[in-house]
Amino acid sequence: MKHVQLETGRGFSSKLRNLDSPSMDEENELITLRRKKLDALRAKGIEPFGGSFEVTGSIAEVREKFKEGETLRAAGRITAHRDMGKSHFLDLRDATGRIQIYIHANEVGAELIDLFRLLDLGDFIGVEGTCFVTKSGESTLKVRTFQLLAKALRPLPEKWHGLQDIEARYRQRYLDLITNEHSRAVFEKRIAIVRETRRFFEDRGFLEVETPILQTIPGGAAAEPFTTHHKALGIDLYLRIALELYLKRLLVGGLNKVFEINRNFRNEGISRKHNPEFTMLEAYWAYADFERMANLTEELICYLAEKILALDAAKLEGGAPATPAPRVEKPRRSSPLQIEHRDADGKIVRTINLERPWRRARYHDLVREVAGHDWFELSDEQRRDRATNDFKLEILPQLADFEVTQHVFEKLVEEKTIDPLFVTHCPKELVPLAKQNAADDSLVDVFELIINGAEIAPGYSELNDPLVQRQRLLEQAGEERQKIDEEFLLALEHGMPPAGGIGIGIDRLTMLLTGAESIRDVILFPLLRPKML
RNA sequence: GGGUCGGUAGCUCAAUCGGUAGAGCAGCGCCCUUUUAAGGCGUUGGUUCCGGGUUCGAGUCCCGGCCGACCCA
Repeated sequence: MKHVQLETGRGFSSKLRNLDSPSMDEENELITLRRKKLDALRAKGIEPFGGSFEVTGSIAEVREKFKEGETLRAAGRITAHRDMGKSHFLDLRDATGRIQIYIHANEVGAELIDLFRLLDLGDFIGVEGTCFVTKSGESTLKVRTFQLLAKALRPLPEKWHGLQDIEARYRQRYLDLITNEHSRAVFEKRIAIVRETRRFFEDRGFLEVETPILQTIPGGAAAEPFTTHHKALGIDLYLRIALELYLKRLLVGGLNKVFEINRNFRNEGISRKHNPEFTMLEAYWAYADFERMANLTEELICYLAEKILALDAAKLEGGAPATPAPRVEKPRRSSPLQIEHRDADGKIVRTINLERPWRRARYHDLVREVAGHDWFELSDEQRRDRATNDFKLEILPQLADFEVTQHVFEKLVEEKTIDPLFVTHCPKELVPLAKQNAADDSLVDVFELIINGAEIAPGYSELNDPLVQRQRLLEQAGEERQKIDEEFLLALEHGMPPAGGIGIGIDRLTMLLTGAESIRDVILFPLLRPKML
């Protein structure tokens, strides 16, 4: 390698322009310059991609242990550089926070200052320094020694606005996480939701299980599957569309309380509310029914909301945020269980009150409330007229009668419901795979939980009559008999205990609890069309 | 799949009626020993998403395509 002699300036960088670096012709000059610094580091015998470095703890932990005069060790990415001539202030950051470090030319050796001049924003360094507080009151580490841990060859997005481009934030989520505090907070909440959901079920004696993603017959929902192929067996396989049929086999097998949190795949369009792979929670509880599952769901979501609100409260008390966040007035919650959704300016656009108990109402009663108490006494034609003329709904002629009512329900009940509402005793046509009500066989024993205008979780008294189940699957499959999961029916014929079941989409629950407007904002790497960078 | 909007420097954004593509940050050079969106002076950097077309002249107008956002199905 060509030896590079550097004539160093005072700043972060040096007079490197005249150094030639072949093979970089097409690159941006910012990148070219960093490559030259990389070469210069190697020429000095410094490995730019470092090694192990012992730290006192994460940056948040270092801040906690901060005590004037103490020596602490921290590592992170350099995200800001304030150059005062002989003295330099840097921001060192990791996912837990930010700490200021101070380097003075007279107080570290000439060798380290030379190395320092080859650093850039975005580089990882490890520092050992003494705690002191600046004039303006900021806790700072005065660097005694530091090591380059990894050189960044590309610049970070702008420090103040962060990465704004929506597409780039999805494609290069790492940049989003580095620069956007809000985004990082959403994913911290998602992680907490998954962790606390596990804890919730485990505390109640549920077993977490893992069932097949690769399936020969994808069942448990009506959805288009992804297909794949197993070479050695020479068969096509499908990625699962639901967890249900395998979890029920476990009920047959005597695992009376089971749950799974894992990925489902549906080969459908992509939208604000749909990603082709999404995370589903399903839980089954032997000898319970849909009403006890409703209680459980209510407890779960309130428990999760408390954890999420506690995270927010901790952030507000935890001092300066790592990056400037949108201006948010300190929440004045009259009750601990209100979820506030905000717009981009931080203004509250809606408040969801999760205080228990949540309202429960029968489907037919809810429809009567909005559509008239005589709704179910009307003729099919009269219902269509009222929906079209009085409610200004678009009723397509091919809709069946129950679908007209369902349309009225969706538009006038579901979309207008903000606080939690359990809709119970739905007509069986809407939920063909649930257990019929003992008193009225036109109804099924299910609930549908609605929050913020959308279905959050269905809950069932699970159908455990193998003959009825077979009949329903036959009706659902129509001509395509090969879609019937005979092995599932075989299992049911061995006897499945009566059980309650729930399914909750974790992505949508996260949207609800974080106020995210798009499912892509709660999935680290949402599916996008490939694009050459 | 249809409609609307968008894609300009590494990032955040401007660009009047179609008339020499600009600013801030980052970078680079200089000044500054407690700064914190540090500051001051100077300065580099562009396939205006891609391909056609209209025009003396296109970031801007027209057509096609790519990618994204939102709405609808």
